[in-house]
Amino acid sequence: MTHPTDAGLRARKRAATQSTIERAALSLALEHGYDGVTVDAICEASMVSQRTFFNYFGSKEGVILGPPPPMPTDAAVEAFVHAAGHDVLGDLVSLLAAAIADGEPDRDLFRSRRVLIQRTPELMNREVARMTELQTGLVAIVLARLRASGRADSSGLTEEARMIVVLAGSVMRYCLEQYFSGTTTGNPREVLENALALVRRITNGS
Amino acid sequence: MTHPTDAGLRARKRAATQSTIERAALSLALEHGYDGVTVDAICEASMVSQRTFFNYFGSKEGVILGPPPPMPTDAAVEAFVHAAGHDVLGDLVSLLAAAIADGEPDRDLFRSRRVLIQRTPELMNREVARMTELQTGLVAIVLARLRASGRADSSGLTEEARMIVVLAGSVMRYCLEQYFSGTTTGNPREVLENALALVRRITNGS
DNA sequence: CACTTTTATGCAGTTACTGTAATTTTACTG
DNA sequence: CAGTAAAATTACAGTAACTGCATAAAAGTG
Repeated sequence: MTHPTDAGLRARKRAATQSTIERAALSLALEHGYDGVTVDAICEASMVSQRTFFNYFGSKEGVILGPPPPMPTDAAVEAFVHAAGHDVLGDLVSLLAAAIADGEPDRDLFRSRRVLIQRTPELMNREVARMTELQTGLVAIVLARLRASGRADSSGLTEEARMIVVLAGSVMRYCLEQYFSGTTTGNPREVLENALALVRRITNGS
Repeated sequence: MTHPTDAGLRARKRAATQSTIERAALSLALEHGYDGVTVDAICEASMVSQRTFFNYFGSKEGVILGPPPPMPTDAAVEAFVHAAGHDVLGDLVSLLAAAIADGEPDRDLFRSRRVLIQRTPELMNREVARMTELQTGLVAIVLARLRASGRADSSGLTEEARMIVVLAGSVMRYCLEQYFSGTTTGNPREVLENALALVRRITNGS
């Protein structure tokens, strides 16, 4: 590594074309709507072959949605599993939020995606589906936490873990909508706190 | 109308071909997997043109998933809005469950769909997406209920309604999984009750 | 400068799905 | 029962996303 900014011409070129395609796609989609843009149009605008497009992003929605939500880091998971408190749900939501926050660094791209997902039900659904796909892995983690906190390993513990994960998904989904719709001015952390408080209020008040 | 069992040759034939296509599709999908079956194959097996297939079901997943979850009846909605208790979440879940229960009468088809949805993540996602599409309408209903029960129409009431709907979605999703996976022997109503109790336990215990 | 590995492209093919116009089938009417 | 309107079915042509494969052009390496 000669200089921090480059890691070889190859990598730089790669990043450049990726970025070009991404920007072209988002810009076109913002103008004509997601369904109003063809992959061919994106390719023409970014001057690559269709095959190259699919080599980079795999699918049309892939270029709009961006990289999938990453699994939390091992360290974060470890911390979660051995945390002291009883607020498993809250901790899980925090865990997920942290993982997502370490994603897209680019402000502009992020905002474009946000707008597009918000106005395209199809994309919103896929985004939700992506989160759902993490569930299987999360259940195991939550289960570990429950066991670590001394809960008896009786029947029903798995169900509880599953429900916690599903609930966390709800909270995330709620926050996503809230955040995407731009109704709130709060920063992400506030939105999250409010959401959790709301859940408690609703379920306790019966 | 000459006889209660028929409503004209036209309608009977229609029902017949629809059923033929449906059975062919499910049978083929069970054997080769959802992705392993082409629309052409279904058409050949049920002896209709591809165009007819799409006239009937609109899409490949349409024939597997069956009719979408119906909105609750106006009467049921009315009852929900003016119900006395404070358990809005519980009542909402019951409302949705009732609407779903009045769906598919055919046992065999229902079971086939269940198996296929369970073993095909793609289909599971679409099924969840379908539920999500009801949300917009449900928020209005829940909001009406909150107002009817004397809640001040301050800012935040819409957010509360949204969260209640999202939570209900979670509970339904949890139950769906629980029910589809066949882990439980309980009837749907029991599954539902357990799920609600679980939610309360989790969110109260913090 | 050879030589290997990556990256980009062309091209042909598959699959889901749509619009349209023609053709067949059912229902109705005098 | 002939004649006709309405509905169902079909063929056909086309679009759009996506894949596999073979080949060409860079880029990295000794």
